[in-house]
Amino acid sequence: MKPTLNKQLGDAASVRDRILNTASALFYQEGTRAIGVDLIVERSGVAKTSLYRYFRTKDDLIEAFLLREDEDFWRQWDMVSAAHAGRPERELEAQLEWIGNRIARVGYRGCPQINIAAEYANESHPARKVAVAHKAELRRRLGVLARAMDLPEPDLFALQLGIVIDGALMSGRALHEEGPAQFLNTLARTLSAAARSLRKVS
Amino acid sequence: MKPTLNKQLGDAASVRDRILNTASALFYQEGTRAIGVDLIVERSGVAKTSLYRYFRTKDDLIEAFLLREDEDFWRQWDMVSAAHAGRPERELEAQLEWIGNRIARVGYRGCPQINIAAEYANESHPARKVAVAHKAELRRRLGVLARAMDLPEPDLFALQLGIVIDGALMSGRALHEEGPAQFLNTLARTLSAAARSLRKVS
DNA sequence: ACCTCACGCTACAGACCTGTCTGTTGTAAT
DNA sequence: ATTACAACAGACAGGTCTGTAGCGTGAGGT
Repeated sequence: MKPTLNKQLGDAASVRDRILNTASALFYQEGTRAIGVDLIVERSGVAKTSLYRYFRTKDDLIEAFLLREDEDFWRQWDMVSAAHAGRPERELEAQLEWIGNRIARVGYRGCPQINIAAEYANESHPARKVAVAHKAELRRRLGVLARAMDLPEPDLFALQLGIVIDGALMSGRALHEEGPAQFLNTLARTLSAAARSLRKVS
Repeated sequence: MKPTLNKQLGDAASVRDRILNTASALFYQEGTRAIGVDLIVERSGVAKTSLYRYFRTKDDLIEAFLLREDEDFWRQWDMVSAAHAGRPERELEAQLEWIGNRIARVGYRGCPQINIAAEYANESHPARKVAVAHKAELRRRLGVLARAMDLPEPDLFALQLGIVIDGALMSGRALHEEGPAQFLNTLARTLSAAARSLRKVS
């Protein structure tokens, strides 16, 4: 009973996962408006009815894609955070390092949150809400780090660094051919040094 | 003969301009994939045949939109540049000031070059080429300024500041609700100060 | 007075889109 | 064996998209 139940759930999950995995790859590479549900169905080898069983609409599927990207991002962040507990300066460097590496990966096509948000102007679109929440969470976590580093004006620092990260995420390999990955850390160090010198003055 | 010819050309230009103006506003506000040619035709009060007389395809119209945005941007830049000839530090501040003000404008919805480029993953899409060229030109001009300021590693500075500007352009009012307009100058000063201190060390 | 031509209007072709519906198959539980 | 259900298969509805074709009109140029 247990194994069969697991099998059932496993099958169901694997169908859902197959759809979400296929859709995620296609959405990320080509954009959501460029990919029709028929292609997702064909590529993932499922029936259309299955897609609409697990995702009420295409927008729901897009939202699920961004939500999973969001979770993956923070899972990675949390891992790095745990590895440098109590040493915020080192943690910030490590966070920027893996973000930079991610930008340098082959097939990198920009931050999915930013890209998809650019596709939907309407504020009320669920995908856009996910993206906005994601960036707010980034600012929040940068603020936590800044406070741990005892920087003056931590929120300002978080906003600034957040913008720099966004610029790097978006420009990487896409618009500026030379990836900005290696400069993220330099930039962050410059910013925090400037913040510290500000404190010395005040 | 001359006046009538001008009139003819004037009329023709006004029809073309009406199409391009209407399309530009709609494309910028909603994105190009969200706007159909029928809506552009309706809103600009022209015939569909006229649209396809002046623009071979919809992609051509999108390209024309981005090209005009590009020209407007550099026209503004050149004006500011001329107003501060021979004083690159002042010029950089002034350039960042109007860019920041542009971000803070009501109805600002991000950099059109970036937004449209995000809609088209294909490198060969004409609109994407315009966007890439636009960002390369930004880097080039920042490099010219950096050289005039006698900064060490001017190309690195240009790349860094370019990324920062991109981040600010994209994040402004869109993803980070508090506009980064007022921080652009601070960031630029921090970066150039850091570059100068680098030179002192070396 | 005639001609040219830009322009508007409308219908249409053909493709694609999302989402629904019907019916079948395989498999597990009872 | 029967019941239940997830999944597959595929047709289809109803709409939107880009781009084309046919026809009328009206204002300049000659």
